[in-house]
Amino acid sequence: MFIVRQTTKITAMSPYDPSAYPPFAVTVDLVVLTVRRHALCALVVRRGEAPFQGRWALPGGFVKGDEDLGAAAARELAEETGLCAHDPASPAANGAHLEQLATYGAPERDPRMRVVSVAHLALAPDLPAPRAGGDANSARWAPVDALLDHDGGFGRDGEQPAPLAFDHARILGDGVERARSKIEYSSLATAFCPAEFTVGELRRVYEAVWGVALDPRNFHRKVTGTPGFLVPSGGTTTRQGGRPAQLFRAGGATVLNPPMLRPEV
Amino acid sequence: MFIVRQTTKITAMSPYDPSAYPPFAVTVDLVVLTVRRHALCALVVRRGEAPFQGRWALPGGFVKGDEDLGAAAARELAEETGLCAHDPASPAANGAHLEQLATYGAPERDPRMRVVSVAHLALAPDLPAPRAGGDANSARWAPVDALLDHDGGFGRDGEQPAPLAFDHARILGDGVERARSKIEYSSLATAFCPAEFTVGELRRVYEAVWGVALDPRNFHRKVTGTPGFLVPSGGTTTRQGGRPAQLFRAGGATVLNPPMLRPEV
DNA sequence: GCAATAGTGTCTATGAGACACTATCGG
DNA sequence: CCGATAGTGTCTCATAGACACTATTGC
Repeated sequence: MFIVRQTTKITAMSPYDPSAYPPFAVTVDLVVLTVRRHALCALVVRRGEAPFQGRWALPGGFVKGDEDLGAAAARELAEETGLCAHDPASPAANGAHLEQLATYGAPERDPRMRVVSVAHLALAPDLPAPRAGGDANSARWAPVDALLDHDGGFGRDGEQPAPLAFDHARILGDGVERARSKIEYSSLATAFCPAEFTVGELRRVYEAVWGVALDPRNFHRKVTGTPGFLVPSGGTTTRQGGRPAQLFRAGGATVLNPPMLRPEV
Repeated sequence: MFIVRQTTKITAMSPYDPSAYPPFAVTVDLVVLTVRRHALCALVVRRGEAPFQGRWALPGGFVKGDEDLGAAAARELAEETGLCAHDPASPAANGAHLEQLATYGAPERDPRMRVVSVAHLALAPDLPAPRAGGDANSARWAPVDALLDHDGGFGRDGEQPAPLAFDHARILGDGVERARSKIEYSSLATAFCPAEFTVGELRRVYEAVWGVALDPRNFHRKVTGTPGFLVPSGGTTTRQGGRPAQLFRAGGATVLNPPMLRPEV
């Protein structure tokens, strides 16, 4: 395998001749979000090599030569978390939502060479403990607020996290914003919940992702009134504190009508 | 310049070593939309070479070795249409909206080799006549309905267009769906209008993009009542038929609150 | 005059948010 | 008993949509 880095300008390149092209590496990076202890958390891995050695980064890796982008993202997700991604809403046991987020390809985003990264967004329930190829403490869930507010408000704590490697802070920010807006008009918030969940658990997901407090009574009336959002799970009770709550599963609807509106008006 | 196509599986590849990677070509493809004669139209170019020779395709080209993805898309847009893209809402004269759409990288999407295409969406006013490097009739505006409905309802017409090359029909479909949903909650519909426009012209944009009829009175009350959407242009009249209409410019708001809701409930 | 588009007023149904109230558990 | 959470009813306000009505042009 011989690859010589393209450094000089290509002058005789036909606009549609792919046999003469600047070489790129293509990777997938993952923004894996979950809700833990009432906070929105992202999966980060510690880098073992330069550049950014020792810093936290989003999990990711190279796309293989015969692999689709979504397949590469699903493979990385399985390698890092054991989660099995499912797009077309199959009620698999350990399934997480996975979708393409955006692509980042600034020329200097990786100081070693030209890397274009197709970022994906995954939403997962709390259950799985992170594992990175057997290395336990090189992967962890970190609250997104701490990861993104690295230049404010953490000086006194000593637990001030370093900024994420590469442009991963921007990617994470874009992923979080996508999740925040998408649970408004889609049923994606159920991807943060286990297969069966209560209305209160779903409400705590919305509160954690949006960072607001919601009225439990209005929330209950709203989600149970939106057709196709929730279906009663037959099973009826569980304990979270007070009166037993009804258990639900995600309904078939993917788009919510009417949408769940984020307060802030 | 020596590049050997990666064909065998990489076995000794460190997960973060970008000096050993499968080689990819990275391109940008453009979904350029405009509204002409009350129909949503897309810019397509005729392919002069195999594969898909003679078929229509979305404009696009290779990303250069030292070029950002958005810069490559803006360059291609300028080459094909003469439009100057502006993201941060600068009121430039010939400015069009440009944003990243999605990335397509199925292994066999280009039969010649592995190409990953970062599709972008551009919205432009009607004015410009298409030009493709001086070759006049190799680029044209085509109604998106005709481009996407190639397998239905056109058999009697004789003007049945062939399907778009590569996976461009899917890319175009995704771009159209993005435009349709985004003009609901953002002020992007003004990107289809010239610098000064009337409420009626803006309404015809919504009607063409959504393919529905809207009540002119309610539409007028709604858009003029949404803060920051439209600002009166001082200049007051123009002729479109009946009573003179007030001229407006796009206001500073990018997100509409309340949103313009698409009928269909 | 008529036809066309621009723009305003008004009514009604619906939904969001505030909040009183009841239900059912663990202590 | 109390405190917690679950779930329902009701009131008020804002807004979408339907549509009558007026305003101002060209013909």
